[in-house]
Amino acid sequence: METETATRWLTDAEQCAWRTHLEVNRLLTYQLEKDLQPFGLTMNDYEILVNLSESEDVRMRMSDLASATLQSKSRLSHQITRMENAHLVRRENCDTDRRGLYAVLTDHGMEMMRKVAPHHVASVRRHFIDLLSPDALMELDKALKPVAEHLRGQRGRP
Amino acid sequence: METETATRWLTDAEQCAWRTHLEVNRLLTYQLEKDLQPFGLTMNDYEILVNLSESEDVRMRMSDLASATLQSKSRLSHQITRMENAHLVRRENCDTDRRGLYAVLTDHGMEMMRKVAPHHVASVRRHFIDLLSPDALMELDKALKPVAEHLRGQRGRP
DNA sequence: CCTAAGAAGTTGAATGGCGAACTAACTTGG
DNA sequence: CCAAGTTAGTTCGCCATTCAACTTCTTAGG
Repeated sequence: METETATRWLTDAEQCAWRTHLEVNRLLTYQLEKDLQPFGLTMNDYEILVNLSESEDVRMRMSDLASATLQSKSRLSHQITRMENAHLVRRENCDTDRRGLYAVLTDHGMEMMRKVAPHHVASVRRHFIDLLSPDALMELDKALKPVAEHLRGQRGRP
Repeated sequence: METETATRWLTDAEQCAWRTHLEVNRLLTYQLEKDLQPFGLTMNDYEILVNLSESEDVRMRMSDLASATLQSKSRLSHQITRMENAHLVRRENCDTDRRGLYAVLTDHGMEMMRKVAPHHVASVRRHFIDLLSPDALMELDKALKPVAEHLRGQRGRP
């Protein structure tokens, strides 16, 4: 009697799609990172800036920021320390919970954002968006949404 | 007179697709990594194992392996050292070029591969492949291929 | 109230990752 | 045949990430 089910290996088409997906991700990350480098920012930095600049009063609680960016508390703490040293953000106490802290976008951080965003957007267009037809892009989003959904459900702690 | 062109910001649809793509990548990487963890492997380790096991004589020159996995020579060197410590691969001198080295899959590495591959494939299916219709998968591959092409062309040294 | 459990963040040590400089070996043009 | 330039790979030093305490504060149960 069989105790284990036979492995369903990937078909050629599946294998091919999967490897393409992996490769695109890798190269795209690499390229975007590289395009930010002249400004002295990493993708992580940029993501923090985006999150803060889109928030009310350009501030977020550390915990919220951590879960928004899928980082551990510890990692975020170090990250914010680095960005604080670069004067992009500052920490500010929370009135309603004295354990809590806000990460707040500074004026310099805001200015950095304004300066960098156009370049970053151009980079995203050049290396990704503009290489797909609007239609393909919509299909891609539609196909990937359920995957995102599924994965969000899966994960324990980051 | 205008010296700078107006930024072409992303449309809502583009923004949405882009963020989905980013999110899927992040969560997917996280999840696959997590599913490999019980075996003491990272995705990087696994990728090396795959490359070696698919090669003639289960061996590859360090440089070839580096470019196959899109890593810098330095990074690969460290990576192989770690895997050597785990007895998954060993280094072997190259007869025809005394500067050169082969990374060679060990028996233990091969066995590890046999043990882990089914779980990894299952993980890829569960979190990605099986969540897309075969048709959507094909479309995705077709859409992403040119992006991969473009990015491969772009990059200087990894 | 007051204590115990839990949450918010930080810290520090250990590990991992990466670019730049380096060593050793091969190749080539004079 | 040898000096200059290339190529293969490693090492060094710095920064990022992780994990496990630790501190401070809040909250809920008795």
